[in-house]
Formats: sequence, C-alpha cells, structure tokens
Amino acid sequence: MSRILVVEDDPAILRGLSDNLQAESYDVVTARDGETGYRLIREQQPDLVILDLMLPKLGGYEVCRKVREEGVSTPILMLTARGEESDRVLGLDLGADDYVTKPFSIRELLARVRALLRRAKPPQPLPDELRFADLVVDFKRYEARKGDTPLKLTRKEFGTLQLLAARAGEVVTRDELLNEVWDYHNYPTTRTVDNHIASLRAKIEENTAEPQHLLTVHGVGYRLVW
Amino acid sequence: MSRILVVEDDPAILRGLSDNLQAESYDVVTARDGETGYRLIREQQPDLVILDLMLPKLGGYEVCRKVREEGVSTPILMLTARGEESDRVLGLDLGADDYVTKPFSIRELLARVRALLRRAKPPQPLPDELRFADLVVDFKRYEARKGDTPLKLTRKEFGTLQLLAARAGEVVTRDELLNEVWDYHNYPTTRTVDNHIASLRAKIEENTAEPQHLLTVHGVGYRLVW
DNA sequence: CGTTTCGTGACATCGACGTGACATTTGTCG
DNA sequence: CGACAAATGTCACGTCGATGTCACGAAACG
Repeated sequence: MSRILVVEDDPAILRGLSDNLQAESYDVVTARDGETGYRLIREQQPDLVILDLMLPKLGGYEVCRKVREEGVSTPILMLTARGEESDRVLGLDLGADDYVTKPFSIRELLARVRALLRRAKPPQPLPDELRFADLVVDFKRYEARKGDTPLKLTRKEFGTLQLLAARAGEVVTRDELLNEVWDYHNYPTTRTVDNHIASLRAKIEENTAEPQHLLTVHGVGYRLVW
Repeated sequence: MSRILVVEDDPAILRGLSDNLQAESYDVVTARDGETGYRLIREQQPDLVILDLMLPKLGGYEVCRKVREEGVSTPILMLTARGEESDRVLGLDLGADDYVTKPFSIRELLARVRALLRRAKPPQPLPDELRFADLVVDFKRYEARKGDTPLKLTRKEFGTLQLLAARAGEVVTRDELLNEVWDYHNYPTTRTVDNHIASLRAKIEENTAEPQHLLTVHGVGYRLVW
C-alpha cells in the first residue's frame, strides 16, 4: 500500500492523522520538525507527504520549496492553521499539490489523500519471474533454479533480484534498493546491500570475480543484464 | 553570470568575500548596513544574498524576515559569528536558505554559494541517451559503445557528456560543468574539468589532437557537436 | 535449541579522482 | 611579424573513497 509521511509538530493532530491513515491501511511515517521531515522525504521516498506549515527547525514552506527544487515530484498536501488566501497561493506556488486548513474534517482530508494518490504515478510493477541463460526465478513461489540445480535464495535476495529485474539493464542505486526491498523499520547501511549482492553473485554467477550479469557501476549502484 | 549581494559591516570580511566572489566571476554588489542591503535586494534583484547577522541600522534577521514577507524568494545565505543552534534555527525559520558561522573557510562558503545558485535555477532536463556517428551512450544504464566496442566511462565522464549533450552545440563553461556534475562537497579547480574532457576525448575521438565533436572554445568552455 | 537469515565491522583491493608539472596552443599587443 | 602571457593539452602520481570478501554475533524462526 502507499506510504505517507506526516510532518506535524502538534502531537494530538499527528496522532489523529496517523491513526486514521493507518486505519485506511496506509503505511505511515511521521516527523515532528521540518528538518526530520525533509530528511525522511529523501530517505523513505513516500508516495505522499502531509506537511504542516508551522514547524520547528525548518518551516513547511522551506521544506516544500527545497524538495521541489531537487526535482522530487511526490505529491504534497499542505496543512495550516491559517486560512488566508495568500498562504494558499504561496504554498501552491512553492509546489504543494493541495491545501487543507485547520480545523479540517478527517473525512475530507482522507478524500484529498486518495485523490492525490490516484493522480500520482502508479508504482512500477515488479515482475513475477525472471529467466535468462540457465537461470529461472519465480518470485511468486520464491523458487529459483540454475540449470537443473535448485537455488536457495533468501527473502532479501529475492527482493533485490526482483527490483533489479524490474529495471533490467538500468542502474539501481543502493538507496533505491534499501527503499524498495527493506522496510523502513530497519534501515541498514548501504554496505548491507553490497553483501547481499555478493551472496547473489555467489549463487548465480559462474565466476564472482568477473560477474557477467550482476554488474557494479562504480560510485552509482548495480545493474542486471543478460 | 550570477549577481550576488553581500551585506556585511566588517570591512575586512566584506573585502575578502567580495574579492573571492569576483574571482569566481560573480557580479558582486555590497552593502555595509541592513537598510542599504534591504534596499539593494529590491533594486538590484540579485540572484543570491549573503547576509551578515549583526548589522548597523537593521539586523540580518529583520532584513530576512521583511523581504520574505514581501514574497522575495531570492536565496539567502546567513553569516554570523555566533554558532549557536538557536540562531541557526531562527535564521532558517525566518526564511534563510543556508547558514555559515564565522570563521568560515572561503572554499566552503563558495561551495554553498554554488549550491544555492544551482538550486535556485530550475533544473534542466538531461537526456537519457546520446547518439551520433558510431557513438551510443545510455545514461540510465551507464553504458557506452563506439561502433562495436564497449566504452568504459567513469561517473564524471558520463555526467560531463550528459550535460554537454543536454546543451548540444552550445558552449558550456567549466564552472557550469563543475556545478552540475560535481556535488558541492567536492569542488575542484577548473583544471580538473580539462582532465576529464581529455579522457573523454581519448575515448570518443578518433584523433585527440584534432577533436571533431568535443570542441574547445578558448577562454570560454567546451561544446559538443556532431 | 539448532538453523537460517541478516546486519555490522575489519580488512584488503581497486578504481576514480584531484593535483601539479611540463608541453603546447592560442590570443594579445608591441 | 614576433614575443609574451594566459589558456589548454597531456601525463604521472598519490590519495581516498568505493567495493569485495570474510567472519562474527544478533535476531528470527521453527
């Protein structure tokens, strides 16, 4: 389901939003100040951001402007106590997609969340299987074979391979892998990715010293070719 | 090039900043007190403001707040002797975009200036691939071929080529390349760019002594033609 | 309680990168 | 035309970050 980041300093409102969104079976991530919110937008790559205007450390306007300038296109729903037209205009100018003024009804907010998510681009579909050379991987059954010999792949290995396969040939960064394959409760270091790549190579490559399919792009990430 | 307004009352620091910025070929405008600075922001419409916190007549905070209230979105880099977190927070809340505490290294300040200017400009779309003559470059896959032979390009080489391709035929200055291809943590000299151009030529030109595509424009920069 | 999976750290290795020295070219001005 | 300075080309070297690899311990799981 979709991941939603809520950036709000008022604990009561944050709690209320979080509960209601979770009840709708969204993944909810929260931040209580602008700086954390800004960081989480990049780390978690949420599908939607609900952003309060008045925030400690870094205001909602600044967060909005900064992420937009960096080319992030995640929909942003602005939240504010002030209902003035000028705020609305400024917010939308800075790249917000919608605007709700406090106090708001939860029903209306959820409706707007759904609308924004519908508008957003659908997440990239992951393949059900992968076949090349003598390798067969079935992501639905969690089964893999190389030639006649069955391979034992772990969950992370399946996930890693699946994302790489979905973007066949393109470079996938370590951060992207962490965001897609790992959940946001544990967010290990990028070195962890290297290790899983290594164990994948040990299983699918003939010679790990000179991988033919699971290639490293120095300073960028990994790519899968065949 | 970009115009920068420096508002600083200490003559020594003002002079140092001004010289260094001019050496980087920025247009520099200066003010020694807050009132003048405030006026010049509106009159000169600089692309960036470097704003000291402690100023005669009108403090840096006030200048920042006032121009932001007027909807001016010019990036502001705050400068202060005090390094306390509270100052930083206040500054960012009031609409400053970045913050440097004295004493600061000129190189770091210049890097932040570049970063702010880069963010302020709308990012220009970069091509996904480049094809001419027998050359094929895929920037998503980080793959390149010249005829039948695969080319091994480094990250910087891909980036350099991509920016040149985005502005095909136009001259791109070394500074622009440094700003786009290099991140602001490293900001080498412009000579570094020459080196990467040289290695690119070695890979894509038939005869590096007489480049046909990656051309030098003496005293300006490089351009890519085909 | 044993097994599997996973995350982390240590270590070695490799590649990309920045820098400086020197050679060469270009532009400028006498 | 000729000399000089600045800009650029070229190369080699040292450094540092990125990556591969391994081993250990923790956590999850049955």
